[in-house]
Amino acid sequence: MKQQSEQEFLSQYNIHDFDVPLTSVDLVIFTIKDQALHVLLVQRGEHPFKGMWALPGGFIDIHNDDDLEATALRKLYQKTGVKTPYLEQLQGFGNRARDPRGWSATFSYFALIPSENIQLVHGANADAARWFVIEDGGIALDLAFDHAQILRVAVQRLRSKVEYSSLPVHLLPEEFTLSELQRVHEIVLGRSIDKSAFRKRIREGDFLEEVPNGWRHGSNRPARLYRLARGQPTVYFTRTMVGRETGKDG
Amino acid sequence: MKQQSEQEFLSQYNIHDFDVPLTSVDLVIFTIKDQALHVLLVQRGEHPFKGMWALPGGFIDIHNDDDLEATALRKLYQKTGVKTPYLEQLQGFGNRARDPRGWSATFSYFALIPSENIQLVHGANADAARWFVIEDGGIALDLAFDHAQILRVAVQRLRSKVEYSSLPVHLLPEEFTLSELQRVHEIVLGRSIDKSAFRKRIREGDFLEEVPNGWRHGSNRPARLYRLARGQPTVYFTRTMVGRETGKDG
DNA sequence: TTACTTATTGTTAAATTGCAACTAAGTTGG
DNA sequence: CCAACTTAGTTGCAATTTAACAATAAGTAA
Repeated sequence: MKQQSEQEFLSQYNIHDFDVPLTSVDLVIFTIKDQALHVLLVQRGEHPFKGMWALPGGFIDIHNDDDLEATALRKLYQKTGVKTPYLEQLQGFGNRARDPRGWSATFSYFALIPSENIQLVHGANADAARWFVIEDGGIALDLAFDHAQILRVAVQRLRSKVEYSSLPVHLLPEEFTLSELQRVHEIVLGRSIDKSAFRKRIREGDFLEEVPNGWRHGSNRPARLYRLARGQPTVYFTRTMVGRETGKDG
Repeated sequence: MKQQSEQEFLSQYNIHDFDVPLTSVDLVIFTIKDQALHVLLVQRGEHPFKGMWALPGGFIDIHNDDDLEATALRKLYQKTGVKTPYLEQLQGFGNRARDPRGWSATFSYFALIPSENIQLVHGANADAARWFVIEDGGIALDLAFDHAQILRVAVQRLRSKVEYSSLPVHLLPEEFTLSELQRVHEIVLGRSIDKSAFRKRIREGDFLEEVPNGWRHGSNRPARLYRLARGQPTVYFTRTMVGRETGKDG
């Protein structure tokens, strides 16, 4: 066998000479609506699993997507119009059985978006899209592919991260009060949290700033408005917050 | 356009009609040797990056691998002969630039194995394989593809998990003393840990059991041998362990 | 002015941390 | 046979932190 340069090797390389798996990106998009955690699902307009509800997602467009995140952002934008979500890679799922078209692997992502100003996109050719409430860590519906499993993993990951991070700010609009933020934590965790302990953590995490002259007025004492401090990444606490049981959900 | 059944759709579906990314699985295999964290690298025998050191890995064999984990386990077994490692999915990496053959995505895994009884496999046709010390969260060498980046992410993940979990037991042989376990924690974290605090956590984590009549003898008081309690999954603590600075490494 | 709601600050018992000393149980060497 | 040595494993304790609860402050609305 003659020695081959990398040049020569690459010029003769053809991916279609091999049996390769299908590779896709799927998204678990969360938001808070009506005091509950919701996930975005789409109704499939094509085979396989035509008519069933599924996570939004699709194949990587190797001509237009620079990387996996670009594929995820493109899909998210198509469905929600949101361009700057909190986006994090969840986990890969890949096996022989999950897709009837053949061996298939997916990179799943989860995204957090505020429910305000979201106009779900569904035109004539687009699949129907709808928000579904998360109950008991999942969805009552049967989902296409292994999406029910992916969703469960995503909910677990979200819950576990909320225990010890500032992540839930991304579920709220840009400006919010501490009570609203605490409420989001409680909704995701399914239990109540001590107010003073919560506020102490937020203060010490040092990732929020007061909105100048920003107050939320209601039929009570006005609440200070806060927003994410510029350039602050997600903050992780060293301890989990333990609270008393909450009445709902358990 | 006529209505198509899922049957018909699948019979006409051909993955080779589409431009798909290359999809592979890469492994970051850690062990403790000579009181230091090591990673297993292989020297590439073929293009691209022929001759460079890289993480072990390769393409999914859709005819023989049932799922992604099977691919990872197959590669691990080929290189080390180990069949039952601690194996965890790390992260997906995928973009246009990481592989000169074209758009490429990889599912990376990290594995922990005890260094005892490992006979690295390298025959005539196999790539050379060697353990390299981890320094400053990575490797001094240039690695093929984006493997230096993947390795850094793996080291970070390992360190962060060691902070709050029982994971390092998988770096030790089946039976070990508490001092040995503490030493492994210290090696991975790069700092020393308080003995009584460490032992209290282990006790309360309740994932070890005493080996009946098991003692490690030396020129001192014998140490009790422990092993992972059967069926115990990884235990996560709610708090991180903070220790004083250690003399070495910093 | 009173009722009501949310923000913010205190208070106290319990738990944890960091450090250090102490006891235990072997081996080694004179 | 005994004293020195080494590592294993336990115990003590003061300083600090936390959890959980309670009280007070600051607005709006009737």
